[in-house]
Amino acid sequence: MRADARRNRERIVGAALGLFAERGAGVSMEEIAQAAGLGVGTLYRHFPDRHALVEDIAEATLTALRDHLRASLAQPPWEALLNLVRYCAEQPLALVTSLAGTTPASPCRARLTSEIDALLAGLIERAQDEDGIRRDLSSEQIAGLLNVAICRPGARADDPLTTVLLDGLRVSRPTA
Amino acid sequence: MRADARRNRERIVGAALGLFAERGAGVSMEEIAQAAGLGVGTLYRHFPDRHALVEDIAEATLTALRDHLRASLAQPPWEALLNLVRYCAEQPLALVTSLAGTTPASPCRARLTSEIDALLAGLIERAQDEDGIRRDLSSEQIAGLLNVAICRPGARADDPLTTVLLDGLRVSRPTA
DNA sequence: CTCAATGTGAAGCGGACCTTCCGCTTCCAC
DNA sequence: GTGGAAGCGGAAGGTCCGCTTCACATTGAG
Repeated sequence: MRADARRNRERIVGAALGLFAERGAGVSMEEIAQAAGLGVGTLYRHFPDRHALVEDIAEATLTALRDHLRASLAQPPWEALLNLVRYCAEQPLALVTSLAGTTPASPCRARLTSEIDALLAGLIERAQDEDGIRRDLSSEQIAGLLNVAICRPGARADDPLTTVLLDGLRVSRPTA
Repeated sequence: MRADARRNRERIVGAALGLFAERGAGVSMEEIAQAAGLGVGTLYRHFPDRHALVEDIAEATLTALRDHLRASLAQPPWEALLNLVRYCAEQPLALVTSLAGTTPASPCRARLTSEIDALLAGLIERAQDEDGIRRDLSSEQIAGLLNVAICRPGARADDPLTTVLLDGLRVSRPTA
């Protein structure tokens, strides 16, 4: 593969990642190409169609997330959760949920997703047992709300919503 | 105005309200007509175009919200906030933010919005002074996150996100 | 009974987006 | 330096989808 081609492929992936994170799944191929400083034609030389681009990015992102989760199991669960939130806010990750409904999930993506779900559920339950996370919600519910909070376009680890949500997970006596 | 015409107009508004609340601003005119049990043509007899329909609904919704807010000023501020959240979850209200960016705001809508913003800011500040709402966030920030939490399509007053968020607003010692 | 008001939904229209295609440019092995 | 394969660009084509119109059928009120 020629050096410039490799460079351009990386630019495309980077631009797509950034735009998806910032503006959700509605970004057009033309916008991605433009953000990468390339023509649309180039984009299609590297990825046969939109679906291929999305799938490629989603798999890479999910794989990284799974590995991050696995690695963070060594920490105390609450630390691991905080870490996860920060990680998700830094990595342009919003796309993964935005994209969930956009294209049919490949087997690989489905497998990654269920692995991540399982790891996260385990982590949350440990946090409930060991770190005082509220127990009036199931791990699925908590995972779901973290998902909403984190995977907004433009979410940040220190924005008010995330902050308040994390604090709300640790209250000892929830409002009736 | 003929009786059936009035009835159909109400059906249209009701259907549009419900669909917007449930699925956001992307609902098509045809879906609205179908949900109202009418043809698209009828819809266009009552509203010259999509914008008119949206505007009409938005103004009615915002007016009701403003009046509700005004009325709730008599209560203790925390009660009023809880009340507001419940009100927003019951009323199909999600559309108002979904729609915010969709069509240029009419002067009337702009006025209503700023009235509501002012009322809400006042309420939040009172809750901070009198009811122990966390003071490390500005009233704009809190209003913003309430907005995100409440105006999701399908939001409910007792769903996990709303619950956790409200509890998170009352923590005495936020995480560093 | 009359007719104006109202309802209908298929068809027209427009715009946005994905994708293709082919002439031009760039890289790199020799 | 040079030939040619690989890569690039972006206008043009095709498709899809939602908004809007309109000619005709239906209905309600006097």
